[in-house]
Amino acid sequence: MPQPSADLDTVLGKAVTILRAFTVDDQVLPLAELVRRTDLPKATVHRVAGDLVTNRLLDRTPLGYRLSGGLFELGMRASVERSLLELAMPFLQDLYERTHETVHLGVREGHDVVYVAKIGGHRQAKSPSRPGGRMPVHCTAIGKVLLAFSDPEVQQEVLSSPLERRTPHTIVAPGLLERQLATALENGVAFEREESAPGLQCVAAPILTDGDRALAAISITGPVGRFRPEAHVTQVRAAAQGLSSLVSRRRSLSR
Amino acid sequence: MPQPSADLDTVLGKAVTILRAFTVDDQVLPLAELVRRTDLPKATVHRVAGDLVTNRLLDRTPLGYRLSGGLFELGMRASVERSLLELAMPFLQDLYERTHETVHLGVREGHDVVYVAKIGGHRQAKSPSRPGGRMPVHCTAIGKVLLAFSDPEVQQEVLSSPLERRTPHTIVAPGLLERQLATALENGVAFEREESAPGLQCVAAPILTDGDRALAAISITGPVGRFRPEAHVTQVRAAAQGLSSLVSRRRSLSR
DNA sequence: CGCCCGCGTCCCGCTGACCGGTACGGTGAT
DNA sequence: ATCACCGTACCGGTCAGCGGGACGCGGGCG
Repeated sequence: MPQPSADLDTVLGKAVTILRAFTVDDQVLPLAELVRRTDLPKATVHRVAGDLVTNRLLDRTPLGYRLSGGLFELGMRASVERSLLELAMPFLQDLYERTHETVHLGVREGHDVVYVAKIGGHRQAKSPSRPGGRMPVHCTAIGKVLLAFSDPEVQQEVLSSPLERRTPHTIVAPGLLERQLATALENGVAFEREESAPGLQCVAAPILTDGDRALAAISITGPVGRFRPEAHVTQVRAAAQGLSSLVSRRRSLSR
Repeated sequence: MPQPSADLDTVLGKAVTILRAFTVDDQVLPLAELVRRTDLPKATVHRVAGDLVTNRLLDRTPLGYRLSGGLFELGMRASVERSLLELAMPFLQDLYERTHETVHLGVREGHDVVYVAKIGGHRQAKSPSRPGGRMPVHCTAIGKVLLAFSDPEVQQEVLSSPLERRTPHTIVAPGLLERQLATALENGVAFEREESAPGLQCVAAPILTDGDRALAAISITGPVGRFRPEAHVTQVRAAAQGLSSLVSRRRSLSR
């Protein structure tokens, strides 16, 4: 539904459709559930899933199928996010150690942000984000800052499509969002105040390429009580800038 | 070559063969290189790779193909390693903060350990390990401790197959290895002294399931000069035990 | 300059891998 | 007992996938 759902007339299409039927918080799905989600014929799902198992992309358990470790391994080899992750880790680390709040690294993929890393301590603010998970761009600090530093066309595209409401504070007015993007572009940081989940606030700063486009973004997240986003602007910005220059030295980019 | 290389008479088999042709340090591979590695007919690789691109598992760049972000996303949803990662992060975090040395989380996959996470600061000991990468079990602390807490049969299997030499210190004598495994089983920790890469030492402790089998392992790595593995035994062990009990409370296991 | 080699792309007719409707056995709720 | 829903297995028709081969391009070499 997000993407023009893959071509179902090809084996490969069916295969990835099955794989993508799993969401972040599914552990194991029985055959019947896969049939329901993909609406492919049962026999077909059975066969393809079997093939996926022999190819070590799925695991078979008594309760159903599960995305396998082989898939994890493969995914970790995706060059862009892997090298980004490796380069970023020390910076995220620093940030966490200074603030002891949850730190995120995310990239934009369509109208969503995909979290590449999330680090936090034992008593971290429990946020709905998960590594590998998605959130709409318009309701997160990372998303907004990524959008602010994106091509005007994608920015326009998001602004002109309906903005889903996640909490009472979610920004659903395109005009307001547009103004926030403008100030984010100006200041090099974006904020979020309980727009994606109640009780949470964030600051985010962009990792920039040579051309002033965002490749990724870093954020710090904390609970409304003790946490004041403004207090950490300098730190996120510094980390993001440090990482930016490191990344642009290691050319291997594009995306 | 590690696994009985996938079935090449099926589309899916060819597809994963192509995907697995990428190693951790490949960024982008041109068509010709893929042909060489997979030895599939050129036309076939061309077509299948094209399909993989439309299914967002590969990216097309002017210089060749690249594992795409979609694949990363998928991999992060693999339940076992993902939830392991989420639960483990705070512990790894702690460990890093206390020691400021590189910290690893790894699982066993066949005769290799696969690194699920690696966290370190700016001036971390540069080790050959990478998140999503592999290393032979017999030459790393994580590998040895994982093996020590595995079924006797897999242990025997590793011991009876040739042990690749990585450095002058790599243990290649099955007898010696077996003895080390025994003491590891006894002490709940394993060591490595320049066995995988010159200049590096490690301590590792296992994450155990109810049945005293290792699900994963944690390690601390440092350079020969300043770093004494023995000094951190208590810390790794404590972290591993904390994580163990957390994991076994959250039943979702098996693998 | 002409040559050649290696690259990516495209074409096209053959065939076996893929397809999915259908049927069967097991299991738990009603 | 009945039923609903599950996972599994079978099997013949056909079309997606196959891959040998040809083509155009660039760039290194003699």
